[in-house]
Amino acid sequence: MSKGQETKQRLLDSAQELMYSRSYSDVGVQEICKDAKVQKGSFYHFFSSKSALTVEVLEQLKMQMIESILLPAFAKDLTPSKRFERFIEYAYQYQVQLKEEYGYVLGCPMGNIALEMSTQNEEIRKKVEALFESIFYVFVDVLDDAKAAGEIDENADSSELAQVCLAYGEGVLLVAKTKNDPELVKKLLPHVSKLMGLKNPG
Amino acid sequence: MSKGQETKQRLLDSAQELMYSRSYSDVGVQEICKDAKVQKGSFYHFFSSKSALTVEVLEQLKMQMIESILLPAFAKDLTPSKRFERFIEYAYQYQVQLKEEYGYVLGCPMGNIALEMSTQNEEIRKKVEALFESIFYVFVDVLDDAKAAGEIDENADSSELAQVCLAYGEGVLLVAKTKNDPELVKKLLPHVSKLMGLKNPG
DNA sequence: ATTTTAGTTGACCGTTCGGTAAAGTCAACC
DNA sequence: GGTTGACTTTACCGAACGGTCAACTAAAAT
Repeated sequence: MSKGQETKQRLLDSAQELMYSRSYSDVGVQEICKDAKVQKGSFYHFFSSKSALTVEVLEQLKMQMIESILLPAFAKDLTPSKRFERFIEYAYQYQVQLKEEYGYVLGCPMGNIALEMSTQNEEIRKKVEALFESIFYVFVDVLDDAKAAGEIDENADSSELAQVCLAYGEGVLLVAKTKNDPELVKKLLPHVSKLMGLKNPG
Repeated sequence: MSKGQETKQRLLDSAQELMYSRSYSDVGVQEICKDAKVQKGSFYHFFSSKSALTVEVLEQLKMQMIESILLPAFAKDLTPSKRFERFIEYAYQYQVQLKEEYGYVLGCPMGNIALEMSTQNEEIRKKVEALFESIFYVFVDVLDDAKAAGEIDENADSSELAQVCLAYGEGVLLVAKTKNDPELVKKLLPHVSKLMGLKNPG
């Protein structure tokens, strides 16, 4: 990676961590630069604005989430319903770790930005919408597998159920963040099996 | 209402609308004062800080939500499951109206503040947590009614199901806000019947 | 009639905000 | 060796931020 790319990457990483642990508005360009050990002028060499940076942070977030959580959790080595269970376990462990590290359950980085920025910045809203779409496809895929495996009704609407599951997951993370209690993730997320219509809940 | 109380009320109303339609951080004390036609000095006569104002806004929000949505929707003139249907209809109509008025689905005012402020202001987080608790009790009550009416399993854990329903509602509103589409409320919220374990879904 | 109190006004504080601009550094390429 | 272009540095901009303060008005309480 060239020197310039390293600098840009530090800015992206600092911004991602700071914004996730606090919020978009509470973290300024100045602080991001200080954390990344980059001068402000350099910031604007790489990004045209704070919101342009945020869009790139969101893209990076998507890639990380897919590679480090979604792909491993939904790998096809288990039955579809067991994959969901594994996903729930990952999500739970992650929030536990965040609470240990920051003192707070941070919830979903996409959901956080979505609620804060959707009415204020159309570009960011669209980007989060696109990220949700990526997760949506993963869910549709595993739901189709569940149908094929006879775990759920074969006439179920995978697309609608995927939206329902996504919404439920976001809601659970929102409540867990509000109560600052990662145990809620473990307690509430398994109810997703009822939303899917799982025939033999574990 | 005394003159002072009227001034304070205007500040609360302006703050509530501005913060709901945008965000806590994006709305400054200055703008709230301008909208309420109150001088800045007066603001700090009534509120010790922006966050103290916000806590009072949240309290007002709770009272309005209970009186104008929860009590009418969950009035005992209908069967428990029909009350849920009525609640969904209210929630849907409200988001439609917001989109017409502001151009944006604004989602849940409590959820919005929760995700933005939970890691930054403990007083506000606690207040939102308390508001969720109020809604939670309403849900527990109707779920108990549903048990008594034989609409759901009498051995169900009303308390846990109430949390689950609350989380799902918040999640649906989050997704609807992100996609800026009120129709998602109508489409997704009815799936809550599966979370409740409703025996004869409408 | 006088004092107290609630409420109002508008100037002011230091700090930070997102963003700009110009000068300077350095390595790659011709 | 000179030029180019990527990258960095530093100073700076006007505006807004949350919050403070002292002077003022008006009405109620004594």
